Amino acid sequence: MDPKGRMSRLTSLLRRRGIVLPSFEIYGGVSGLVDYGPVGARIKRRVVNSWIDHWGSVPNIVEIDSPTITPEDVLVASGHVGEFNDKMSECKSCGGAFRSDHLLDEFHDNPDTLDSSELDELISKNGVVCPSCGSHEWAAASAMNLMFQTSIGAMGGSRSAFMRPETAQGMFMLYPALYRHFRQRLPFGAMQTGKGYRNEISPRQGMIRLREFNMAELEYFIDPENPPVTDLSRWPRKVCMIPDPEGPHPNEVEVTIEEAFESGIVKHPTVAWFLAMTMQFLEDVGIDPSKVRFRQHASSEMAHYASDCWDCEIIGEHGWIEVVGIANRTCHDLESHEKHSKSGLLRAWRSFENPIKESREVLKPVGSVIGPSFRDRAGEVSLALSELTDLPESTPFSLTLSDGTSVQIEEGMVTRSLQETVVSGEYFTPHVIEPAFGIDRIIWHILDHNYLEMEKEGDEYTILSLEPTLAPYDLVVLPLFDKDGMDVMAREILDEIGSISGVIAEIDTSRSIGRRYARADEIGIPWAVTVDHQSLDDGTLTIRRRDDQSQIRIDVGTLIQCLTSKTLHTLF
RNA sequence: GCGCCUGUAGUGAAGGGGUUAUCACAAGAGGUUUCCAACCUCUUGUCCCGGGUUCGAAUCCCGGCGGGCGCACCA
Repeated sequence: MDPKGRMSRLTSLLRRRGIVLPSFEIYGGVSGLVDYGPVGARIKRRVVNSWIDHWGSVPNIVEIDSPTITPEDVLVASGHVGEFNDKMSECKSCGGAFRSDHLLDEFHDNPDTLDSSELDELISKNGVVCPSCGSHEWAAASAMNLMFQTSIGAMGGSRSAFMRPETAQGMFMLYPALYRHFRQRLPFGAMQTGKGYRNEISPRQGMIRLREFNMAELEYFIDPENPPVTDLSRWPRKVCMIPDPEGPHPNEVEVTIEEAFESGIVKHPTVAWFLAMTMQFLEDVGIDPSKVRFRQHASSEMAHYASDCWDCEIIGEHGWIEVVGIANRTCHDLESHEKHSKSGLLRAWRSFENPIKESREVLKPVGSVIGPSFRDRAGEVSLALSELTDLPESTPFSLTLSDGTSVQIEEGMVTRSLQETVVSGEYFTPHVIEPAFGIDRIIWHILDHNYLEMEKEGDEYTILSLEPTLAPYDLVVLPLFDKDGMDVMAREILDEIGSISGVIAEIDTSRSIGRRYARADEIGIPWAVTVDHQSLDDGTLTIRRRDDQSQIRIDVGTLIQCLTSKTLHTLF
């Protein structure tokens, strides 16, 4: 078959079989929005479940679920309102559009802090030329808002809000509850799957750049002075890594994650652990590991919140595509939310190994004397006394208050004593390591890598070789003929299978048996169970394996047992 | 957003200012057949949307929407 048309054949299949289709098609469709049909939605649910199970197997990681509508304040604090409102300048001559701040990089230290009129002024003053046609006729800078804006409340006085551009803020909002849940002990993680929204300028490439998309994010809160270290030798596979070309390890390498960490390519032990866990997840859902690489962001490419970032990229019909971003967000979010919200709950407590004992001499105010003597300034005086570092040898002495004025402290106003304090720890803002998965992009690559075009007896033949745990149906029941009792028996078996928890089966009765196998193979059903004449006599069934069309014969009881214990594959 | 190309059943395509728009595959009903897209009969279903030109538009023109590629954008 023509390899060039592979992508369009795959896309046709996805539409035809109800896997992924354009949304709102009878109204002309909307670019950047897609539907998962009856088959695709099953696959998607199972991919998401696999993701939740993968990270949920780590004991200190929990799942949460937050609103997609997010008040403006939250996204101001997170930096999204600022970062997502880039100004664009359009060239009047050729129509090219460019980020206004990028045009001014040479002329201003911090061009992204400027407003529209300042940008326009600087652009014309410096005679900035259009990078594509060389003209310097610019239209006025205008904002492009990459977030969908809405408001909370139907009437006047409503609050400005946005559809969330990432799920991560939900985890930060819940930090106090998480900290309590985990009994004030780091590290811990919270994960969430759900929709995110970005009003892309030009969505392209099918399900790769969507305006509404499925994300799966995990925020792992750690003590930066005591980051968790994992035994990386559990992941012996070599992976392709492309470190920052401007960094100390500029060359692409094939190494294990453990080697990458030990050689300093990956600096942070927790980031290294997430790279390994991410790789394992992708393999588990049927991504071809030889088509995966990790690429480190150059500092210029980094998101506003990150200090280090590795993209996990997968190659497929669309080329190398970022499907996971693993970022060290440090304390950026929690600190910024603390500042904006004035909440005191966004910290963690770190006990010192050896509590710091301090004893120092202090002058304690005698309230009954200080009060009447200084009246409304008595509080100030007490404060100034507590802040004294060099205690005067004797009274009376002159004490400087915070407002700069001095008062005279007389004998009897203070008592000298030894104060003992024990500092057993300190509050700090946890750091956050975040893996952020683009579920739709991963599903695309699962479909891409498992879409097999082959030849069968001279004809073209297609198999979606999905991992059995991700298949839209676990098996299909096929009566060889839809009559003579085979139809009844097939439906009885389907009923029985339907009562097994977590197993989804369907029945297909129309047309020839070969055609029905082909239909099942095409949407990735791993097993076909055929009821034939012999089944009626002795209760045995044919089990056919999708990937090699091999068959065995077992009785109904064995089938039910194997489905219940998920051991059907062991019979082959 | 700009430029080039493009839009016909579920899918892939042909055609095209004039009677009822064509084909293959798919799908539904029935028949036949003892396990890999067989065959026979019947059936369902299509010109992206809006405006213009015209006696007549699915066809030509303009706009919108969608798709592909390039430019730009993409935490």
